[in-house]
Amino acid sequence: MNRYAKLDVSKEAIQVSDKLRRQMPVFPISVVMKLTELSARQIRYYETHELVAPQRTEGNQRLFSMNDLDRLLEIKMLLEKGFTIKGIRQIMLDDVELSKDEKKLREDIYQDIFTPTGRIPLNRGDLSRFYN
DNA sequence: GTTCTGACA
DNA sequence: TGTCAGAA
Repeated sequence: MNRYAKLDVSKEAIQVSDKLRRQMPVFPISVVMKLTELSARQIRYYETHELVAPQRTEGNQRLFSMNDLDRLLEIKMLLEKGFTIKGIRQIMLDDVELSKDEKKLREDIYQDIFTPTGRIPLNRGDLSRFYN
């Protein structure tokens, strides 16, 4: 019996709605700027380079989802670690079709890259195409 | 008032 | 990447 039993909804149902909610276009660029500490210029630049694809209102204004927000935060971190715009795009593009093993490997690499010391991993050579 | 695109003394 | 112009 899960904690949502009284609401007569399964965990699965909750997860589905979570997934949908994260895709919901709700944040205007001003909010995203505050939450990510990125300038409007940077955010638009990343969109131009296909790193994010926010929805648009009828008036052509950008509306970002929670997923877009996470993406921008991810982009910001990778950029600070020395990754290239092109490299980041590549990473996020094939991230959709990675096998479980590949995803596991990527997690390990990330683990390595984002250590407290910020040390560049020994296998950086394998990631050369993602750097400057 | 906020955001968009294009351009660069 | 900042910033300004002109339009929506």
